[in-house]
Amino acid sequence: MARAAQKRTLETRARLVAAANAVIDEVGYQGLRVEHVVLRAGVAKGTFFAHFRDKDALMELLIGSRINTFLDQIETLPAPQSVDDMTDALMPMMQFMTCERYVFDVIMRYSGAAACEDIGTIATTFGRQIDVMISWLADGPFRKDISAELLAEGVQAFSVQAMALIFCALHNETDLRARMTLYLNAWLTPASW
Amino acid sequence: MARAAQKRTLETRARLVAAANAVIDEVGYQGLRVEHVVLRAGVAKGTFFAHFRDKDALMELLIGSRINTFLDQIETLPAPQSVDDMTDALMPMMQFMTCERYVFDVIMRYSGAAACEDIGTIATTFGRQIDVMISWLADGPFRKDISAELLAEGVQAFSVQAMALIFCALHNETDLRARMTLYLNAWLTPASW
DNA sequence: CGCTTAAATTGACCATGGTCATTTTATTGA
DNA sequence: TCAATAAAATGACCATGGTCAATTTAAGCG
Repeated sequence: MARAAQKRTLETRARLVAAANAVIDEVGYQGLRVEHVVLRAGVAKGTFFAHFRDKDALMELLIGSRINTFLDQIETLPAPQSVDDMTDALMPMMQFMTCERYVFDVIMRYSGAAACEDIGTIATTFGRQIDVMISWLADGPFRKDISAELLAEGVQAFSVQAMALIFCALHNETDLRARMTLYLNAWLTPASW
Repeated sequence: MARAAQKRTLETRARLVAAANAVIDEVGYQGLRVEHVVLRAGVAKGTFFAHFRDKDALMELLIGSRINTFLDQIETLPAPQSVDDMTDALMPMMQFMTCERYVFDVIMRYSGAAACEDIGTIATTFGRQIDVMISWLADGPFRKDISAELLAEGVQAFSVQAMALIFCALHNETDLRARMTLYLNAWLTPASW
């Protein structure tokens, strides 16, 4: 049996990804059309779907790898010793995640594993976020009555809530940081009551 | 200028909604096709879009009104005096919200105001949820170091997180209640630390 | 080399949501 | 009762994501 010719495949895929990035630079994630990508990459439409299950799969890859870049950066930081520091550390990533309504929707849709079989790129980044935060929370000046893992899940829940509120009619982007610190103070350093 | 003939409009709209509900009973929310709805309602496709901006607008209406029914029920309940009671009160609504992956996605997408101009049905239900919970939290055995409003926002954030995890590869539906109580205990009754 | 075969590619085609110029219906005023 | 006219409905048409049988390309092998 003839074995796979992988080189051509890899090249085509790289060309598709490069074309997609170029298109996004011009018209944003929301404005991307599969037709424009394949035109730019010089391949037929069918080829696109031989490489990506659907348009969302490409989006997941592109958005997920951007998030991974932010997480690489975040991982180099020392463990934050205050809620403000933690918010500072997370803000760039959260800003990207909310750069477009469409981007945030894709992230939400794939933040759990989209398909049960394979954990997608974005779902993986959510796992990485939890891991980073667990390491932060283990030895910071934060509540210790519950596990670092649960604490981290809470931080994620609140960051999602804060991001979602950006797209509400009544709120705007400048509120993001303020809302994050409000939430995290209440979650990570509850006063006795 | 001739005034509006409203009767026919209302009838047509009612027929579309009835047809949509019938279709959903057969194939679920996910399986609904605009073509099937208009065929069943006996109107042209264009008529559908004269009554609803797009397919999502119909979905928002149908899903939103189901949620409102659950909230009507919830509002008749006495204020829960424990995290378990609160979870019990919220469970039926949360179960509906996660009855289909597609339904949950629609709810998430419209939980903030989808369009900035008009607050949609689903966004309104999220506001109602907050209001109900504020009334519960004002005089329950829960932490009092932060405002009832902030507390309510947190409950919402955690319920979204708990629901989202249902669709993760690693979790299943039976975990929903357990995760809710875990989250809410940590949020509403933090131990001193 | 040329043959065989599996992988990769192609593009015509389909499914479905959404648009809009045209036609139908009903209301209003004389 | 009948124009005038605004609201409602129509359906041909479009945009775009996605499919698949047929074709091309490139290994592997004697």
